[in-house]
Amino acid sequence: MLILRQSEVCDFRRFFAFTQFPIAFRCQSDMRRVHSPAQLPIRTSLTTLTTYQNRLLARLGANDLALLQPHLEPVDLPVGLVVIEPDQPITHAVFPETGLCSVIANLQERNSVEVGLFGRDGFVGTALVLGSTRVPHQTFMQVSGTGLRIEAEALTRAIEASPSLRRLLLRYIQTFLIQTAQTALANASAPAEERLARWLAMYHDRQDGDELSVTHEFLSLMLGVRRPTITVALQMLEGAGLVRAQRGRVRVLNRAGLIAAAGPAYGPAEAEYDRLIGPLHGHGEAERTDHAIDYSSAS
Amino acid sequence: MLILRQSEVCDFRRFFAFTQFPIAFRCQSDMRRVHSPAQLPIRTSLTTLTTYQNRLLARLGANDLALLQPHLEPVDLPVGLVVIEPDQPITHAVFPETGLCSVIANLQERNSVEVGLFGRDGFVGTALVLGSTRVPHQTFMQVSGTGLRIEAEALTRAIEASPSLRRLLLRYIQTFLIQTAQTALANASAPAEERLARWLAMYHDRQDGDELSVTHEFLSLMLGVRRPTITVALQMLEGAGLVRAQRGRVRVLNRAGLIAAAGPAYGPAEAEYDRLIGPLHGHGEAERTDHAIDYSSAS
DNA sequence: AAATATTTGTACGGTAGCGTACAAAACAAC
DNA sequence: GTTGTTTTGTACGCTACCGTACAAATATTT
Repeated sequence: MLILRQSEVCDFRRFFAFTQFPIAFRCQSDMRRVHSPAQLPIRTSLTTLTTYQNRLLARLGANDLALLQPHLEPVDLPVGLVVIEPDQPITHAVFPETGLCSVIANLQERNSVEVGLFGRDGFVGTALVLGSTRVPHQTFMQVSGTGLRIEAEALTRAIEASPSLRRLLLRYIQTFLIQTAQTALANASAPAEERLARWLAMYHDRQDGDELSVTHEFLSLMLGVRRPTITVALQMLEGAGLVRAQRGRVRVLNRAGLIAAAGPAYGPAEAEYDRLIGPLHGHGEAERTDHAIDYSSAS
Repeated sequence: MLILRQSEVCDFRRFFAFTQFPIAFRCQSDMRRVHSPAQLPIRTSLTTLTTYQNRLLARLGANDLALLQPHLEPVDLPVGLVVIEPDQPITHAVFPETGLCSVIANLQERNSVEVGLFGRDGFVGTALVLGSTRVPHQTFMQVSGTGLRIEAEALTRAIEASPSLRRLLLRYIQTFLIQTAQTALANASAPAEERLARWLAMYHDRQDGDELSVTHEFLSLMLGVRRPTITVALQMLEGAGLVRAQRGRVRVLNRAGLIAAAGPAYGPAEAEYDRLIGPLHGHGEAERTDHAIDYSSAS
């Protein structure tokens, strides 16, 4: 099992170097860390509906589940794992159960910026559904967790076979596209404080509890700003009573206020997720897709 | 036929007000302006392959063409036409033959920013393919042109019926997603001059000739910067011999230099388009998709 | 040609965020 | 505990861009 020193976990300057070595996936047998048995998927017979924490898998009806389940393998997703290397063939899609994923653009120079963020609400490998097998961006684990992976070919076969599964994944891609567009908007016109508030709210949506584990250094990398800019912006949010910042940790005190502070860039993507997939924040249960055969696209 | 006064065409502050009135589409019979007979699609029997200027339609094989062609109606796309109103039901998809389209985020306040740009390389209504019928963003004609529209339902039926058509449109969406991500990146870290160069290069890709019709005012709206910032940035590019700026017009003199000035945010999306669809810039002919049944996704 | 409308160039003070640097605080390892 | 590492707070001068304003240049309309 990989033991990370404090520096290796937290210093994301070194981290980007650290993640260079060519791991696509470390298998569960290799290094699964069982945080709690309840967090691991329980394999059951195909007639029983397994409940996944991943929102997309949770929405699958019996038929789609039967299609996917034989190919799903539980995997551990340690922090810093590069799930997709830029411009490299995508061998697997991954549905996170816990943890957080970031999509990063422009790794060559120092100006890396996050263009997308997801966790149990989405999946890694949208390009596979869109008919490509690589992307110019990097996807890595920002918060460690667990998930289920499926081979690229098995996934593409499944989406060809099941229109309802395909439509579910495409609807997710629609929300992700909107999220990216809202990020472009925020990056263009929102001041650092608003962008920080937006990021914290998005993180909060995808995580249980109010305690977010992030350093200023990390936030500065995600938002593409200077580290002291984060320090100051965070102090503003703390002064307004929206969050409580401690070393390596941000506690959300006033979620509604945080969302208000995030400005208009927060909201549209999240509303679209609620509409097209189900509740993003919290533990609301969404109905499953193909109990009744669902040929109508959500509108 | 609608005659626009100079002010109505060019002043995009007024323009945004001007486009408020609820036109979804002005029909061709109503106001088609035939710029040149060659630009209009020629209706032929289904056994003959019509050649479209729209890159996606041009790639359709005989079967897919037969599926779509009965539903395609030529439409005129005057400058300023709001093709998709934010959060309103999308009734038609449109495949532009000429002209340029912009996707704009955040209209409520003054901070509108362009998050996507396309012309004959793409189509309006990606949300339809992704299983939604509205988007929180506005799509409008930035440069007038002509195109072909199809009813939303006819399109969704066609993509359910033809995997090769569906995969073609999804591959385009993949390139558009990357374009949006690159825009997010550019907005975060690139200075105004780089972003301007990128925008001009993207415009140039989608237009015949080197003469681009834009005002500083318009560019400032698209890039989300102040108008004098554009003036200065354009002077820099002109000083470097990359473009020649005249009132309401920018002539590209050195395309390679312009792309170099655009920095790393230009390139990935365009390379992906070339790889997944066909040549973006220039008049290269791409092979048609479903001549042979194409079940393999491009990789 | 004259009048009007539009577009572009330039200027000014103000500010948000930059790159850099360094010290203080919080934590981990020994 | 003590030591070393990591994270955070703060400072400094600097630059890009902001909001605003106005004059010059170039179209369009009459």
